[in-house]
Amino acid sequence: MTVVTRIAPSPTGDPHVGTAYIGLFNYVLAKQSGGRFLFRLEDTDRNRYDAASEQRLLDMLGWLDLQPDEGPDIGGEAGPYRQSERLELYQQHAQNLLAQGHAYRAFETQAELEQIQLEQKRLGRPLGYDGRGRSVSAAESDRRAVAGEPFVVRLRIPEQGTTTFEDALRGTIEIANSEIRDAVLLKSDGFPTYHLAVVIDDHLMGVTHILRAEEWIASTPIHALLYRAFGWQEPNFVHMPLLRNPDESKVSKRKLDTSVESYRQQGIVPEALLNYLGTLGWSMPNGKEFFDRDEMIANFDPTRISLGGPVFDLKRLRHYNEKYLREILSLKDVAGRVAPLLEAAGYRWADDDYLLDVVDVLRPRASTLLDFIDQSAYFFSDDFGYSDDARKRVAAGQKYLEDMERELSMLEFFDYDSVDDLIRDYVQEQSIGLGKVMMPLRAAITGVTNAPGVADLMVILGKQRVLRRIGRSLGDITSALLDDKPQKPEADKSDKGASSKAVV
RNA sequence: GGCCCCUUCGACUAGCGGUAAGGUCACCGCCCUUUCAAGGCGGCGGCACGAGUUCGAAUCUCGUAGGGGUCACCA
Repeated sequence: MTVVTRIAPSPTGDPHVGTAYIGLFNYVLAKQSGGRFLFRLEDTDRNRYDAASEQRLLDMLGWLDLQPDEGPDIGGEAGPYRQSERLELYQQHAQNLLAQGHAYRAFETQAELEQIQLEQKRLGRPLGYDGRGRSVSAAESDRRAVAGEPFVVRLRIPEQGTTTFEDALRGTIEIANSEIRDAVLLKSDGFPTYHLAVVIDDHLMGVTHILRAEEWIASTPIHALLYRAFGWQEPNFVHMPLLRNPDESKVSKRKLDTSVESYRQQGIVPEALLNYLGTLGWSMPNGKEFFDRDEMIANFDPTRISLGGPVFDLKRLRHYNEKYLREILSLKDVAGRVAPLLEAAGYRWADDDYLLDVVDVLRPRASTLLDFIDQSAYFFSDDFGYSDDARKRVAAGQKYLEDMERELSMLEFFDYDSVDDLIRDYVQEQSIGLGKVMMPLRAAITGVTNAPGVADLMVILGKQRVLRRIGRSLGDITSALLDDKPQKPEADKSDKGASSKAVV
């Protein structure tokens, strides 16, 4: 049997991490056995419909490299893949259900339904539609429908007994029919509800495994009943645990950043996000914590899914991102991703090797791609400000800076060892600590006190620039100019740094 | 509230009747060190509770508690 899975998001708002999460597992489940992964757009709610959303969802899947095999943009045998383009299909099937008595028309208006609910609340009775529409005779129902009275089509849930279905991870789940409401199948605007559309589409599209979030368990009996009413074979239901906010409630925009686009903008790399999602509720048999999509496919075993709802932990995501930036992705790869962001920030550089050097030295200190931008101004421009600390360091090391300027200018080979040796020899003969010289130098050539190793910095920046900057800082000190320009850019800088750090 | 699902360190998890309950993040120390990082080493910290079953339970059963989901013409 070919495994066919699908991701079926609604086009509303920002592409959600939950969608990415479920998408990953569906993708992996299908690919594990050489099956197909479909994309279907569940756009049956005209009120919440957002035209831009479809493309954003597709972009998200593309970014994560979870390309569907069929979908609205690429087509496929079972199309169309937008539910809004399949209306007739749903109506026909609803008609069949009506004809066979599995469903009935209900003519209550929105206001009447609210009235019923109020009544139920007042009496302390269970909430929900009470099935009163069942008592309308077939003849009368037809007459009113023909007369143009608005109605919905509801599923006739058996009054007695229970409905059971198999959950691949939990076993048999049984729910008393008395607990299930006569769900609306077709809305009064002629659009299907999720329940009707999902069953028809999954069947017609040959979906074999419905892997979705746990929140759907409660309505699965409705779907099971529909499969039976249609006489169709039921698919395998796999309900994934629900992603949680830090307070353990179901992930929500209010309590957590749930937008994949947001993480992307913050400089999270897709490999890291995907890897992280793959560790939520699942683990590799060999305990490996860093793995890519294909390794996950090769090792995927649905029975290893754990059912406790995992908290979406930003710190952990950040850790994964750091690991990818520092170790898993190649230097060249990272540089390639950083480059466009640097360009967008207005930075230019002479050749690729320079970029590589910069990224190499910044990698251990970067958590996100944005950190490279925030921490690299002095590599790309002489026009950087000095932090208060840096200013103090320069002032305190004035004498050493003057000596360094002179000695460095006489250095023939400006490579790491030469520079490093020079400084070490100098502190030796001066009988002072390394920091006495290193700190002022760092401050002078970067404007900050937290930066990579001084010798590394100097070699990357090059002799000319280093000398120029040392000279400038000394000049600024003596002419007390150092206080003028720094204020503004420095404030901006620390702001940016703080906010980007706070988000992830 | 009814129904359903779930329950190993603060978080993510390994475990599948006999383990000193392992790893990772976070946190805290120490080392390295020119700053900040990175890296190395170490520490803190857990089987929700109660009954069973068993020679033996984190592992099986039942109950309790706690958490979550769901009760829409939203998905």
